[in-house]
Amino acid sequence: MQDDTLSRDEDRADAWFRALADSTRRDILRRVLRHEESVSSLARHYSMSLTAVQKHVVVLERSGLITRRRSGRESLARGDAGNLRSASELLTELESGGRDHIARIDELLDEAHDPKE
Amino acid sequence: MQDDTLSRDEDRADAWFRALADSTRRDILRRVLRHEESVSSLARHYSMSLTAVQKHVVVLERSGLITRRRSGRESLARGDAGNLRSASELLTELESGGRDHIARIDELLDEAHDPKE
DNA sequence: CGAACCTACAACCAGAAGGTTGAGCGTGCA
DNA sequence: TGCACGCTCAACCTTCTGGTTGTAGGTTCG
Repeated sequence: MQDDTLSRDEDRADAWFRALADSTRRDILRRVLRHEESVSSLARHYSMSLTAVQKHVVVLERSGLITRRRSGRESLARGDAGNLRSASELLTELESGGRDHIARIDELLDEAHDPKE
Repeated sequence: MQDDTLSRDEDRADAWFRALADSTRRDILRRVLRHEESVSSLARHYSMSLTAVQKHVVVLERSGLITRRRSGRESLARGDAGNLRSASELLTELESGGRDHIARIDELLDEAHDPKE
C-alpha cells in the first residue's frame, strides 16, 4: 500500500477525479486550499468519525491534490494548487475537443508532479 | 430512463467526477465530443465486452456528460459540452477559493441533523 | 510523571464498481 | 421471411469504497 508511484499518466488522472468524486473530499479540498488545517480540525466540520476524515485526507494526498507536513503532533494539510490546476486544464482540453488535444493532455500530465516523493 | 434527476448539486458533481475517474470513460468522452458514435462502434476500440462499454456509456449518460439519441437500431452518443464545461468551472471555482460556497455549506450543515440522508 | 490530545492503522462490514456470460428484443436487409 | 446486427438487461463474481470500532504510539502540558 506504500509502493504505488502512480506511474502512468492515466492513473494519475484517475486518482485526481476519483478524489474529487466525493463531496466531503471536495469540501476538505476547498478548506485546505484557503489555509492549512489539521486532520482533527477538519474532522470537526463533519458528522463522521475522525478515522473516516483521515482516510479522505489520505485519498486526497495520494492523488496529489493536497500535501501534508508534520508539526508536532498535528498533520497539517494544504491544497496543491498546481495539480488541481492540471486537473482543471485537462477538463478544459476535453471541453475544447481539440483534434490534437491528446498530445496536449500528455504534456499536462507530464508537468504534474508526483505526490509525496 | 431520464427520471433520475440527481437533485442536489453535490450529487451531480459526484456523478461528473465519478464518470471522469476512469480512463476508458474519458477516452469515450473524447471521441463522442468530436463526433457521434454508436455503442458498438465505440466498443470496437477497446479490449472489453460490448456490455462493459455499454455500461460505461450509461454511466456517462447518467452523469450528464453525454446524451444519446436513437437512430434505427443504433444508439448514438454525443458529448454534452455544456455539462462538461460546468464540471470544469466547478474546478476553476475550487481553484480560486470558493469562500461563499464554504459558508453556505456550513449553514446547511448547521441546520441539517442528518447530512448524507 | 500522568493525562489529554492528535494521528495512525488493523479488522471488519455493507454496498458500489467494473467486469463477465447468456438471453432476448427491435431493426435492417437479402 | 429469415437472419444478422445493435442494444439492453439479468445474474453473477471479484475488487474497491467509505464507513465503523478498537488499539496504540508520539506529543504537549499541568
